[in-house]
Amino acid sequence: MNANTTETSTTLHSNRARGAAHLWSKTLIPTTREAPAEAESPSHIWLVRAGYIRRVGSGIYNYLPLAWRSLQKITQIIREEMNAAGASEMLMPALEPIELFKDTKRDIDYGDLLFKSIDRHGRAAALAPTHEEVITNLIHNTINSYKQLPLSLYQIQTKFRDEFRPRAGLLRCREFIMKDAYSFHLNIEGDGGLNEVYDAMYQAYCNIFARCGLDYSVVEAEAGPIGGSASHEFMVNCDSGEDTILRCPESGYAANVEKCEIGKRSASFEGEPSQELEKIHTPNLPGIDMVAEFLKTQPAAMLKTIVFQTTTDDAEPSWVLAVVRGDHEVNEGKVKDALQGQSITLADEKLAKQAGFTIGYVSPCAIKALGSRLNIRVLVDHDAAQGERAWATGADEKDHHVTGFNWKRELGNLLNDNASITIAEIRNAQAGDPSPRVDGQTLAQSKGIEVGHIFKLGSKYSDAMGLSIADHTQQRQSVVMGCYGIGVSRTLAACVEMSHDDFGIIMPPAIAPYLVLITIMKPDQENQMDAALKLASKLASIGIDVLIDDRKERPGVKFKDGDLVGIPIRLTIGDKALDQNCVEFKKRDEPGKGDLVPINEVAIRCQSILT
RNA sequence: CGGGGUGUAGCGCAGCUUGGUUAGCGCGUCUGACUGGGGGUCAGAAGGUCGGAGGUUCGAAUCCUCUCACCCCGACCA
Repeated sequence: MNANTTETSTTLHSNRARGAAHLWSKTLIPTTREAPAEAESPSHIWLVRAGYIRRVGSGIYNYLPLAWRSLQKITQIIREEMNAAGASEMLMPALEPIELFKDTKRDIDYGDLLFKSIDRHGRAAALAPTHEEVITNLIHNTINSYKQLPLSLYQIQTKFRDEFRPRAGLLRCREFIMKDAYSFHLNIEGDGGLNEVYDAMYQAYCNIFARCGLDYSVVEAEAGPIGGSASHEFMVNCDSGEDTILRCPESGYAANVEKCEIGKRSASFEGEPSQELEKIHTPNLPGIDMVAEFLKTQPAAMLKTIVFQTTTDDAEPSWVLAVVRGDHEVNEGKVKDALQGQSITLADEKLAKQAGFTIGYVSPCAIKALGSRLNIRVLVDHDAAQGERAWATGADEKDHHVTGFNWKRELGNLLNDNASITIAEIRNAQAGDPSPRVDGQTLAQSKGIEVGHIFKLGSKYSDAMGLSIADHTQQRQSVVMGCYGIGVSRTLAACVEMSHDDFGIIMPPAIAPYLVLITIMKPDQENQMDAALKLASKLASIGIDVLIDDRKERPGVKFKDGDLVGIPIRLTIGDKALDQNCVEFKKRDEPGKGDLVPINEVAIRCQSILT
């Protein structure tokens, strides 16, 4: 009986038209000739102009029919791949009691990013920015044997983050659609361990972004508490992206600029002075570039000294001077690593000045002057630790710099004291730096937009929320977790950012709102309208989504709008083609007017585009 | 949050410095005609709390005070 029912419904289903065949005049596609003044980034401009989205408030958007259809296609691909990776879909609430965030202290850590609300009883709740707490709590209450692990769950849902500065349309919203998945394990290694599922998710993500038709990169991100490469970011490659990716062309190593390691570099404080140390008056010169220009040198010939302080609670802070070349940037995370994870922060300007640092004009010599009184460590980047060079740097005196700085002459014996002065990797990598993987190879730089991030969480949340479970030897163990996110609405924006031209969006077939746009030259002419409807229903019957532009507009308007919305295939129905039983077949990403294709061959040709 | 900027018709803007009747222009919209393969032409029309509140003034889009909203650049994130 059951089997029969299933069979019947399957049959019914396969007989039914599976694709959509919609009329432009009966849906909402408000294209515009001009973009609103507020839109600057390409994806924002085109999504608004093509009638995909409209702004409701800052960082809050309506997804109009075209956008929603695309988003549905993206989420469908995500669902298929997540299910294939063994994850089960569920749905958690967007509204969460604030207490849930107390255990993990994220009510504080997240700070103002958390949307908070008070209900009529005075109870505080938050609009969920993510769901680690809710799901950890759920697992805590529902899993009571190690035999139920591993377990992977996911949801696709609206998230809320009260961003300081929402921007670029769908790229950074305060309300956005996200797929978030969480996995729970007893072990890291081995069968059913975190690593196994992490690898499966990694593969699923590759499948997802490839199927969406996106040009993407997988990039190593900050290593988690477990160590190793415990986190990866998935970036859509595009020049307008905000994230900088560095990669070794030979080994394939790729990483976010903040996390990228730098290969071997030689460094030595040895070297005789080649010129006198000269103090120069340099007033009113904000920024190292202007100072360099004034001193008739380059930022690369200067030393930049950034003052950090340790964040110990009550005791007097100790100070860390991070010295890099003037054209390089100090990386706080790497400074922290160089100090064995000691917690530091950029020095408070007032405190630092009180302590004696001439902020803005600090040089490594500050340790000579202040070292007897204060607890100071100096970390010097390899490229700054070049003893044979004569450097320009601050003079530790307001409005003054020095030239001719020589490490050995200026710092002398202090250089031998490893507790005081250490050479360490403390700066951001940049293009041209040596590859950390292949000797002699250099890093190349590109830009991207982060659309996915997978992470080995370890037991951070389970420990904070008391989620542990007894293994087969009755030993209680912390549950190990992984989490895996995809910015769904951002993916749509990133796609447009990556794929557009001067006329509008160019949608990849897999996530286009419709695969085919039928443009009718004369919709009030019955034979043209008939041909369009007939063709549309045929295409729909084999699962192809079709939009029919039946508007009584001039051809130019329809062609322009067609290019704008970016549907991959345009079929133009006009008298000339119809006389030969043909339609004009044109792909959005190809120039020209397309070519004549017999109507009965159109379906096959459309299908071939999809695969 | 720090810095910069903008609010005038559905969209893009002018007008504000130096206050003066009925607030303009382009696009879009509506009506009609001619058109008809890349945002066509002509004629006509509709459409405005000038972001809001208060003040100065005989009189405010314009000057003053407060306020709200939005955007851009910086630090974080899917």
